[in-house]
Amino acid sequence: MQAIEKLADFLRTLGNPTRLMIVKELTAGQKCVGEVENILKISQANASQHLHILKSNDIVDCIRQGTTRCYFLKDPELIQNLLKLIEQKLP
Amino acid sequence: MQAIEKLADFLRTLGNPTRLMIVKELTAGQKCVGEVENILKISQANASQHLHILKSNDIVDCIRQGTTRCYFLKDPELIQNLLKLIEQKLP
DNA sequence: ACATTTTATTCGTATATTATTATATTATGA
DNA sequence: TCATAATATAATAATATACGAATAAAATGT
Repeated sequence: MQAIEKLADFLRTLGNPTRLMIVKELTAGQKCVGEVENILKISQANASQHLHILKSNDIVDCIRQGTTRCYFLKDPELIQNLLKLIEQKLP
Repeated sequence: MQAIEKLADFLRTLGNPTRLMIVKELTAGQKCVGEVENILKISQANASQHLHILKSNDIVDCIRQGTTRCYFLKDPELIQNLLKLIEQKLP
């Protein structure tokens, strides 16, 4: 795939309020699906769906821990620098 | 509007291949609609529409120059730093 | 093996996004 | 004023996305 497409995919994936909130939560450390569900007050299916999209786009990964699945940022520094950069400017 | 929504809007606006290419072109300097149209080989209407979306989201602005309209990045540094940051990481 | 807990998937529906086509607007020059 | 060039807008159709409801799958403990 073209580099520009990959870049656009990355940005579009983050360009959703729910996914952005998930990612922000994950900057504080890994969370399982149920935690994301409770913190953001979204349905279990929706949490799982968004996490799947984030995983498909290589933004998060997960490990099984017993019956739960812990999701975490694949590149926390990238995400944090990105958010810092934009948040400084936007408001 | 919530900060998170603004942030998501910003990212979603950039998260489209055509708009991303437009923005990349604009990092090299301002361009009028016809130039964008020719460089990216997209229709005039499409170029104008994408530029409108970029303008609505405060990513570009424009000035009239006779019968043409020159579009330019409102914050070139932000865009350049953003692209640099991501492109370094994204393989 | 069964029940429970946690997560994933499927499906339907509503909404959003995108590109195309056609038309309108705006400024300029003859 | 009229014609032209450049850009904007509107309407449409195709596709994508988001969410909820229901169901399935996977692992654990009894």
